[in-house]
Amino acid sequence: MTMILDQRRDEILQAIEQQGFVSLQELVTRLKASESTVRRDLEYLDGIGQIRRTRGGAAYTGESITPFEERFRSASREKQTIAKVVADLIQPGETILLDGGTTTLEVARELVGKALQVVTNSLPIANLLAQQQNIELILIGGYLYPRTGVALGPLAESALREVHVPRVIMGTGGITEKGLFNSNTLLVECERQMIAAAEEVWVVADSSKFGRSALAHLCELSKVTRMIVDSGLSDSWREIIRGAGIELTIAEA
Amino acid sequence: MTMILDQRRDEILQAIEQQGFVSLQELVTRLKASESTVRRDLEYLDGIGQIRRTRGGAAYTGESITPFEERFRSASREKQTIAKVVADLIQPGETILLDGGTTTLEVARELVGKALQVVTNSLPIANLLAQQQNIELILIGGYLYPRTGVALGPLAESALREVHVPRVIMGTGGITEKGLFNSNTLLVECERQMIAAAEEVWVVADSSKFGRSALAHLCELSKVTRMIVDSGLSDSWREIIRGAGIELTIAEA
DNA sequence: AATAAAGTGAATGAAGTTGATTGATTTTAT
DNA sequence: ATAAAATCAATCAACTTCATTCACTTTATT
Repeated sequence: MTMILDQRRDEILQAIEQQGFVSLQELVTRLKASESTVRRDLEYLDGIGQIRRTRGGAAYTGESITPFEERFRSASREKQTIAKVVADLIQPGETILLDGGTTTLEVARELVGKALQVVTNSLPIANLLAQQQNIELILIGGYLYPRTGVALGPLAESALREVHVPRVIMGTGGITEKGLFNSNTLLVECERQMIAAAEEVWVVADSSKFGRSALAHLCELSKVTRMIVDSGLSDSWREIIRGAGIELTIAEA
Repeated sequence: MTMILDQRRDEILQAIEQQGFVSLQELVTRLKASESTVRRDLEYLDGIGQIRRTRGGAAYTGESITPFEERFRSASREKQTIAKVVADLIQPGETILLDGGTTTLEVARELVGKALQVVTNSLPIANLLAQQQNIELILIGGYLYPRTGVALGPLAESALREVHVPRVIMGTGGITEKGLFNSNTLLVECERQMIAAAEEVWVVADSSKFGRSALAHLCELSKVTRMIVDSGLSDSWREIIRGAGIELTIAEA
């Protein structure tokens, strides 16, 4: 039951592409191949310039089909723990709508390996999940907003009108008693449509977002079903959120 | 109780189309044929470019977003020269609809630096052009077809119904007197919608595609406005194409 | 019905791949 | 500065996959 050469090398590339670096030992356990074999694979991939060998493993060379630099920018510890908690709350086989953003991208990363149906308007998220065997990916199209790689505009909105999902997982620019905010009116329009398409609205936010507003008002707190926040959230804010009828989940490290 | 030759080869193609890769042993048990026979089939299918043999089995040749299939292979010289010619034919400020595929991806590469509005359903193309300052990118969403990274299905089709462009640039799986072909029925449905959304239909194809058909019929030759082909195209095919009222542009190296 | 052509399956040795072992080299901890 | 640990390249035997050949069967042609 040996794995086929090309497939194994493909997996190595994917791992490096996703993580930026993999250790030799990690590859050995992941691929269930001997150290010698993995070494030989790394030697080959380095030879054709696909990766760069380093002592102890191999690193990314920079030429990629999935350009967005989000890949490497390591998210804050808070975002990572939030993402882990969210991923645990999602059952295999579910369908989720994933908004764009750094925290939701972190969530997507944690979803790797699960069997899911994911709907998203984010190019970085699509890139991350497109290669996953057991994730069925539905892309929301539209005008691609340059810096963030998120599809917006009328095309996105009308596509969202055609889908219906049990839950949407959204990031946000800021949260006050008045509700959620984001920095961009086009984005807010699109996110409203996401809320309309979903039965439950889950918001992921690190505690720094609370008390901060932004250019565009997205919605009232009452629209939100659940929030997943890191443990840095003050007691008074916990009160306010719970008082608004939102199920509050604190992600402990 | 032997299986008909063509039927067996068809099954091999289908398996590869579905899984992206099949091992020789898997085919032997599935088809109940001897190793020798399967080897011969793979040799033949590789010879006509339908699959790519690898040690231990065979892989999909169509365009793909995964490293294993796309990355190791650089586009042929023919495709590159075709792409250069197409890019020269496009004026700054234009709007074009770009189909997915290896040749169109090559075209996208040549478009870098131009000021354009580009509409596409291809994830690799979107990734390539998303960072370009002066390209406004509109993404057609839909079910993201694994491996190829192309958005298809009802969502893609209804998005395409909402756009209108002066020209679409399409690849194809094969061309005969009967028209254009492609390997996948979902894809063909989507491409029909592209044709409907555009005033002019440009087809980019290397000469090896001529005389070759594929699973699904896309459209008649009469739908095509212009073809850009490498110089390897035979005189008789040039006659046929021009005879069908298509403007034929030969891309010289 | 006889013959030719094409397709099939088993056998062979050649070529490629794998995992374990060895000793050299580099890094880390003391 | 030295010892211990980790990483590495090189080598070898077992194993897998491959192309080639040959005898046999099926299919098409005369």
